[in-house]
Amino acid sequence: MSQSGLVATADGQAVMGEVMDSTPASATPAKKPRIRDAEATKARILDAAKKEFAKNGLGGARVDVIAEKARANKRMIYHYFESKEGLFQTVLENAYVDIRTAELKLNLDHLEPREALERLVRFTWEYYQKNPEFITLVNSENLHRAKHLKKSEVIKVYSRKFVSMVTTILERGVSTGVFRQGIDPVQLNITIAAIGYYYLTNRFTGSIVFERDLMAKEALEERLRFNIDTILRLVSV
Amino acid sequence: MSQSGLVATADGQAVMGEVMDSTPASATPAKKPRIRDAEATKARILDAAKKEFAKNGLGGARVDVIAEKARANKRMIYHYFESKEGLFQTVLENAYVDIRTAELKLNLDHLEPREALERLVRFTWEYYQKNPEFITLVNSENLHRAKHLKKSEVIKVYSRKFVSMVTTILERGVSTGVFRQGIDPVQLNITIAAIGYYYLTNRFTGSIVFERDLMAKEALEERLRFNIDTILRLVSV
Amino acid sequence: MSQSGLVATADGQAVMGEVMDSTPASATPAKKPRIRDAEATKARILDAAKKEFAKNGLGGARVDVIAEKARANKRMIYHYFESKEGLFQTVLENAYVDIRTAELKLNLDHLEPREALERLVRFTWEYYQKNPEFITLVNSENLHRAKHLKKSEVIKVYSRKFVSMVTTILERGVSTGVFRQGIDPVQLNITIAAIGYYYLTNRFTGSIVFERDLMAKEALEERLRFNIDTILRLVSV
Amino acid sequence: MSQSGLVATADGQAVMGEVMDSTPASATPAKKPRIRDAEATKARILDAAKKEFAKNGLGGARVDVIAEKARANKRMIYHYFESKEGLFQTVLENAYVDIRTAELKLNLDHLEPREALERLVRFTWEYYQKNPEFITLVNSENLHRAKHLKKSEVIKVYSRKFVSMVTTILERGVSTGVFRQGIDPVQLNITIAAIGYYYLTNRFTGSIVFERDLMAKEALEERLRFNIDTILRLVSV
DNA sequence: AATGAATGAGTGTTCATTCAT
DNA sequence: AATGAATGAACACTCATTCAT
Repeated sequence: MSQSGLVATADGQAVMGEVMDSTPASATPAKKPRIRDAEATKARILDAAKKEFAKNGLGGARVDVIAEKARANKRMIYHYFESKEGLFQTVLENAYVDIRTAELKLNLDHLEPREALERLVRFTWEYYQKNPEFITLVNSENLHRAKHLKKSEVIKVYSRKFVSMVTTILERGVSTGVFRQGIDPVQLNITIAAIGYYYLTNRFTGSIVFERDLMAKEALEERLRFNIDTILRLVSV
Repeated sequence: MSQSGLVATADGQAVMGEVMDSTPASATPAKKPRIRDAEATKARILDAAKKEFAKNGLGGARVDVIAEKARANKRMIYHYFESKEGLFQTVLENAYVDIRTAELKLNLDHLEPREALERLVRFTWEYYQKNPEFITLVNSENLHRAKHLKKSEVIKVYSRKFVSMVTTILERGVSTGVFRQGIDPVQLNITIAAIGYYYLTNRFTGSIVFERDLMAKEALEERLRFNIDTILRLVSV
Repeated sequence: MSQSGLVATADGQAVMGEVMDSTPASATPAKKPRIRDAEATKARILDAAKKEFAKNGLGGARVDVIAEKARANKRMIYHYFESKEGLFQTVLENAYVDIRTAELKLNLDHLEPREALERLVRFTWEYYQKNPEFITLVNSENLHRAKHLKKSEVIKVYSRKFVSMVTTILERGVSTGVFRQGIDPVQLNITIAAIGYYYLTNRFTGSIVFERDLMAKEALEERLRFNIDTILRLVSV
Repeated sequence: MSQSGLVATADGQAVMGEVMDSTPASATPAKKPRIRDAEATKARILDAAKKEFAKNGLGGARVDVIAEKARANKRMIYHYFESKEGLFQTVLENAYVDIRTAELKLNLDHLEPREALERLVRFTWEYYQKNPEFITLVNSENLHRAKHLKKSEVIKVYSRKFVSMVTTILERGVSTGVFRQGIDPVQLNITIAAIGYYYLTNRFTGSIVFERDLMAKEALEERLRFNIDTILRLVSV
């Protein structure tokens, strides 16, 4: 059984390494890593925080650890983010913005409806694997009854666009006769996420319960095929 | 939007008592309070712990709070369960045994295959709602990479029976010609769980992202119908 | 370096049993391990306590551990000895009675004075090695400013006999012309104890400071010769 | 009988009182008390810890008490010393460095060999009296089998210098014909320490056993004379 | 005589946060 | 902008002791 967790993240960093503190030019890019660079410090803190929150949840994360990983002074965290929860909220917001942005970039509107859906299923699956923090952050946020997300305004704007994307695909599918009518795009969205998310978030207990390494390469490929099949059967006439 | 979380659990406790079969006379109220009844004390601790762990996760749970809720001395927790983690492990084990036991009691073998699957989807959905702790406990355990479940031997025995139950249904369906061939029972199992679990565990963030009260009565009913439909379309020829 | 501590007590128990004269039927081996035997239980508790106190000091000793080692209920300790300190006092008293009794049994009065002194030095040295608890108990008692020993009446009686024993030897030596006059028997007594006690109680730090295994067989033999020499030179004319 | 213990230490602190917290102008004087002076805080903690460890041993010492005496926050102890044991190790290391440094400052090489030895015996005796913590710390460390001292590197360096000091004295004495040959400097060192250390560490039980106030002024003076005599007789031709 | 359950006051340690520079 | 020192409230866990049987 893969000890490591999500595929291709041997130490949980490989994939996420793109956003690692040691790499100045990265997802949260610190352009000029000079000693006094507010943006760079902020970015390093956010990056370190994302990892720490993902690994241990909001409650289990340690401010000291975040500061150390970010090579920043603890005081800076409070300077820029007010509190641990403020920091968490920012990290969470960013995580949502990131995934929604990536989804919208998929440009599914130009594809044949079935192809578009398959792409979405595949993207979702792969995104979760490449960004394992996203899942843990969302779980943590739900443990806290979404109190941080509630405060966020940006999220809602992004979410609407995302839902309407799926709505459009469904409508196009119905009009071309490949999809059946009456499918709720929200339910579909939830199901697309669910069949990937659940498998991955519960990979540890799942591997025990089913006595099978759920994170083995072939297992992951098989699951993706199964999920695509599930969704296509669900929407087909 | 329902503030409370899972339906029908006003304080998150009302429903749960029903599954604490170890305590004969319901969850918290112990008839002869606190006087020298090892089993009762143990049961009260387990019950209180389940709630506290479910609410706050392993890391966020407070031993003092558990002791207080159980009307027991903190020392007793260590007397009976060695450590906070030992207590968590027992709670988790019990939770798994409970759900697996309930599933096996469904007696799906006597039903028509399609009917059997529908029952299973419905049962899973309803079980998660009535036992919201189960979901949170499992999430917490996965955050800790299943280190507690790994130690449990009972779990595996129960799990095998559970998988073979679905296998049998599928086989019967194939032989009567209502199900298609080649469906992996493990994948099916995961999917049945996923489409319910994900919806419920992410009900807080989901309600925000989709700007819809996912826990409203009609929403829940609609989701169940959608899920049954999803599974039946998945297995049908 | 000998990990175990004092020589010849592999588990710190082998030898000690022999000198636990307070327990009629020896230390650990309870000949008739019947269920209800007050004396046997008491003896087992005292024996276990001696070891635990010796190992960890009064403060560091754990009542639970003593009860467990003695295969007795914790409540019995309080039944027979009132409190942890009461137990310690009894253990300490016994330890003193034991060594004083053994010393008086040496029958040094019949020996040539120089021979008698050598015997005493040798006995003291060997007793400390065979009964390492004695040293630790005394250290612990001194940390507590002898508050327990103060309460003991027996001790003083034994002590007087012991001092007078050395006084007699010295007097006989003076009268036969082998010892010089004016030697304070108390000072001599203290010195005889000191040169053995210090070496053994500080064997761990000593082995580091002097970069030498103080507990090696030859080292112990050499020290004994050195000590005998020291005392004889001290008293000789 | 002096209740107090070591001479001139009415409450066990008088001599050590020079470094006590209640005395603002003292050995570790916190000129600007408590405001942002890392070195001063560290020093106050070390000082308070030395007293508390000396009084109660490692196990009996209370971190809260140390913090309070040091007028420092408990958290600071962990900030600077990692743990209670880390603090103990530092205290112990300092204690050894202190005595070894003082010994080397004696400049015994310029004295006549007999005079040099007498000075060393006297110094050792007086040092133990003025620094009663040293004895208790060493006792405590031996109870723990020197696990903390083992980790220390500095100690060994200091120790070697110390041993070679005595070696030199002995050699000089032999060459001038006042000392006999073949005396092991390590054994001599141990004996010099033993005859003072034992007397003082066991002053409480000793005063009871010998029914004599071992800490009375004249008793201490007499003991010193006795010890000098013991050592000189030991080494003389 | 003997036991296992139960307890309250600690025990070392950790945490998010603020202060002084 | 940035930092290391400092804090108080908790935290998991432990202990000697007593209660009920």
